Amino acid sequence: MRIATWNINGVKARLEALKTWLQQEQPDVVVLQEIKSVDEAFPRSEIEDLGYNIETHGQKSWNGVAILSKLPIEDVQRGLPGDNDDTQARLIEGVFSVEGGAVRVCGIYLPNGNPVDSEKFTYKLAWMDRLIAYCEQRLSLEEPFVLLGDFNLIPAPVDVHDPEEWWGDALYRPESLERFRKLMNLGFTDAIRAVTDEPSYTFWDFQAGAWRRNNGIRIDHLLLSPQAADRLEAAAVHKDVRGWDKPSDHVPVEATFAF
DNA sequence: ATGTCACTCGTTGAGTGA
Repeated sequence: MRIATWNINGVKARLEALKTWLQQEQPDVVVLQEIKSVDEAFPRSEIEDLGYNIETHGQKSWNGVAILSKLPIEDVQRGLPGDNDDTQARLIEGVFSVEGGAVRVCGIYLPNGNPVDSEKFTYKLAWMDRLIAYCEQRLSLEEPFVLLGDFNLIPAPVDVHDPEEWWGDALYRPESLERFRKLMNLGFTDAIRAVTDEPSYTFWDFQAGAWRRNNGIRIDHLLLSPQAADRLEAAAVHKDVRGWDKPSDHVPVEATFAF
């Protein structure tokens, strides 16, 4: 089974690239972030025509997440529990029946958090605290579980072209990293880091010639429960997609499993 | 040194968020 994440940065603006990539790669499950669409406006039929089931959790203008899958999507969960006042659409989860059991797939769009002297940063940290609590429960199920998406978090110096320039940003500073480490220490395996030590950027800003200069960062991740990590066969960043026409500023990241 | 995009409101650009 091939499971992928892609921050699409506007599903309607990127529909051609999305369709091309789905047809070319034929992933089994894809989670999207920043669909920037309400559920009613999601281009369902064009993606269904490619053989995918769709579940969305959208909102107007910003954020919004979705699951595309060739398999039926069961047990859909929308939104991160723990704060009834949080109206931002940033989490969608589904369960897929596979040979010998099931795999649970949770797609997230973790808050950016900039600027750090604003309530956006406190929201990011609180969201990460809630995510840790959520994952503690999920991991206690001791089943294949994949937490993937745009984490808006740079895990290590190798994951950023210029660590000194980025240090202090909401994506790369102590309060954010402390929570990411706490999340990882629940027992997750970083799929890309399980297969390579090389820089593996997943995002290049639209500005300042970032793509041309390869000024990237690695912020899109697939984190695997022990039961998922045991079945990991491969993982890859689809870097070439950043060079397509009308690209997103993020590229797809995928992992292949023996289930 | 500089450099971009999508979306909304509501209209021919400005404001916002990333």
